[in-house]
Amino acid sequence: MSLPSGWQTNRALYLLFNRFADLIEIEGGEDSKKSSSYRRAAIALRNLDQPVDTMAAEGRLREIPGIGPVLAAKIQEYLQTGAIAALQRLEDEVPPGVVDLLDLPGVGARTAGTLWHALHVASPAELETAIRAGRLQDIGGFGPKKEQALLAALAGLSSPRLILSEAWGIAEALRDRVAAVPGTSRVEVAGEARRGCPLSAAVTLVAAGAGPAIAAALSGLAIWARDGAPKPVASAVTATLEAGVPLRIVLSPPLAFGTAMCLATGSPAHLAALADLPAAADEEAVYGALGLPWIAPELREGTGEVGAARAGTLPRLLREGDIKGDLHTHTRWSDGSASVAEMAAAAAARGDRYLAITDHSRALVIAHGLGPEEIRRQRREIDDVRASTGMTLLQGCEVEVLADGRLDLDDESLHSLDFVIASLHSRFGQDGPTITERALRAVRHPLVDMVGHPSGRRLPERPEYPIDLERLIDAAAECGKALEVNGSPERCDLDGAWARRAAARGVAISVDSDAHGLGGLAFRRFGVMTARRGWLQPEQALNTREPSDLLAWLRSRRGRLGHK
DNA sequence: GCCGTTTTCGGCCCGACTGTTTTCAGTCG
Repeated sequence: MSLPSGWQTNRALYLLFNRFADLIEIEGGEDSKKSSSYRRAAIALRNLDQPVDTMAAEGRLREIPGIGPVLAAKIQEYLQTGAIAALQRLEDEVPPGVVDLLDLPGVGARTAGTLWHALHVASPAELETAIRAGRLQDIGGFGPKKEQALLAALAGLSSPRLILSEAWGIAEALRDRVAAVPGTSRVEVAGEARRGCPLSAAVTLVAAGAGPAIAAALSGLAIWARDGAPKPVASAVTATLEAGVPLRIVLSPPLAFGTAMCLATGSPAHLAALADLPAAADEEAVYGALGLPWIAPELREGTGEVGAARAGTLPRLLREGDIKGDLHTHTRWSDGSASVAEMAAAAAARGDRYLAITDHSRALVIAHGLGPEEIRRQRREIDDVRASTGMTLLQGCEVEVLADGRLDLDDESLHSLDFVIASLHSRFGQDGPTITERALRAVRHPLVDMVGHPSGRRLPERPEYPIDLERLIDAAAECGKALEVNGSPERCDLDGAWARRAAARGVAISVDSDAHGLGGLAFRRFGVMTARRGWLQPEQALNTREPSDLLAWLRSRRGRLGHK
């Protein structure tokens, strides 16, 4: 279940280069295009399909688009020293609280820089003080509406939380470190990440056998906040991660490891529904002593799982191995980083039986969306790859739902496709009834097969748009359309609770990666966790079906030609 | 800072929206 090796480094450099860009823009005075170079490079590193360490060792860093001599040298410096001196200098010049201002919706690097330079505002708290003192009126660009918006954003500023991929990335890296500490007999990831929660307010592990010595073993890592390095406390080691998120490693006797895992995994509502936990070395024994079968972590939310366990009616949950193919992926035709052939080969290497290529349509200009002519040309390429590889390759499209609910492609183009996803990527400011009608019009379109990431949230900050999902689910059920559980960790959308309602209404659920590169195919893991939080069983998913059954489903619905 | 050439430097994913302007800057996707 661990991520590809090197993934950690790619991810770290992605974060570091984005940080670089933020700090450059906040400082100001530099060529404004410089920060874009860092951001472009960051995205290229994130989308990289191989470990950057390997490429560096082979002297191939310059092959990465957007990496020139300067950034290649900075990558080398990071790999050799674990830090980048130029970034460190910027960090020393810009107070950390100024960077925190970027978490406020409507505040970008320019605004944060202005507030800092002109008003010496160096934290969200100081911003609130400055607004209330009327000091924002001393400088241009801030009227009453902006002030109100900022105060509202400050009030809603939540404690820092990690998205699922970050939580697992950090937790697994720490788990491997702790496992190497002498005396450690077992160490596992617990907490919200283990339950598959889309956001983690803390990272939690349980270790058996090891002592407080693990604090020293971890202190050298470059992931701690200032004053956040690991320190032993009573029967645990605690620390604060760079993002401000607390880490807790519970130290457990081996004979009570299962009990400690149970307690450290939660949720509070789940634990409250159980009697006092007996001490046992593994979780099966803990639940067994309570007269219950083991309950999967994703179900432990206090939403009926203990009753179901007692009644013997726990579902046989979806597993990653049940998925037969991915129905939502992007390629270089729009905003992906790999070719059709590369994506097909990677999917086949994962053991997938089919793959839908679903690039964006042209209204999503920023993603280089496809129009009718490009779709015809892409069809030929997909046909060629299918013929040469034997992979069941579908040509789909993630079609923009326009502001009024019309689709961004003509019916002829839609009809030529094997699979049509309708998604909303614009005009999130519409009110609830408007955006709901818009989505309903799309799901009812006879040539639409599925609505992608139906709630539209972007984690960790952007909430879902004000759509009435109950009505969307009803419409999908009536029309026989699928809804998506998008596994991209910034989405996890539908979330577990809504996926459970949709599946209960008989709506087929497609658990997809929304991959924009080869590495992104692994996001299915998070989609499966999210679907499991929705109690999803294999037969309730669309893409657990055999290729022939999937093609039959597609054909039966609107007489498409289909492909082998 | 990168890139692609026009081999030495100019251009750099596009467009809508918002609040602030009085002609635009910043944010967001």
